[in-house]
Amino acid sequence: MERRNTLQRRLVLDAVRTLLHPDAEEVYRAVSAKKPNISRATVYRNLHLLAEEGAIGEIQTGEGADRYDHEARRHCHFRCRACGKMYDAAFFPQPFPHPRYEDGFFVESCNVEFAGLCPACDKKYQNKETDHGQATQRHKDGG
Amino acid sequence: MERRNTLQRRLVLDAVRTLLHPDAEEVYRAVSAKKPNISRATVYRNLHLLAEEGAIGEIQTGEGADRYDHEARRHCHFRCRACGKMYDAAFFPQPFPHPRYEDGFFVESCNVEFAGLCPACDKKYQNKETDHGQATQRHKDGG
DNA sequence: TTTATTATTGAGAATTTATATCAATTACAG
DNA sequence: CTGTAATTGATATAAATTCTCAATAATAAA
Repeated sequence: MERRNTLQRRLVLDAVRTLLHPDAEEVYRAVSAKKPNISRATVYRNLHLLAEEGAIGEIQTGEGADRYDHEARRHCHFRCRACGKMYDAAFFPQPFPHPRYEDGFFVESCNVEFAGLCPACDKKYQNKETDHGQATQRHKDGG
Repeated sequence: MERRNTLQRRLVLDAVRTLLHPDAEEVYRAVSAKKPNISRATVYRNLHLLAEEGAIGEIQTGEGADRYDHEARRHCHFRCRACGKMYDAAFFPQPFPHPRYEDGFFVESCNVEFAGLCPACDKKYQNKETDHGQATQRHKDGG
């Protein structure tokens, strides 16, 4: 199963490197602009392949679609529930390196996702309401 | 919108307390045994309601369906990729209490999910292969 | 540079998980 | 009992992803 260097694969990789924590759909749109008839299945397939070989990172999100990261090394993320954007959570370190045994569990990966309001959205809410109001907007507009 | 004490709600709560980190489908099956014509929508609705009022915990998983926890207090989890079971990750503490500000981010929640092989599955693999072999089985058989 | 091999693709069907709709039902206050 | 509105069941719908498979194309081999 030797890997082949296809245009589609290169375009997907480019998109992940260009966009900020995009999901598959955003990658699809970006790649479609350069190769109009690419299939969604091809985008999904290549995202998985690239993640598998360590070229990109795969971020499992608690809500909505998985996202992809130009940085393959594991790190923690923050998802804003208002604008939907995903940020690197620099304020918290990755728990510990893996693979590694902990209490008999063979830990192969660790996913840490914080959620709440990003600084920009938090500021907006502070102006409008006393407490942190409820707003659930999917990330269709966010980057 | 005062809450009413329905049989369906009680059965859903019972199921979450009886089963170990079940997903909605497992709750549905358990409740169906006692009330055959319950709707899946009712199960989903009540799981959300119960989680919202803090009676149970909701666990966002990186793979597959969300799971529910008789323990409402936030804690970290471990998902075995071989048998699909979900365990409490006692070896790692919940990052920090929330809500709380970190670097300007208003952190409302934190989800930590470890994944790998549970002690039982790890032992199986050690017998069969030198390294930790690849096996991806969905949790249809696991509890 | 042709040919053979097989990884990869595109299109769309299918699956999984979850939510929305809405008339019928039912818990509970009065 | 009766009225009200929370809740339900059935089903449609949605979102995200995977599967299927014949056609295509990247690479090795001749």
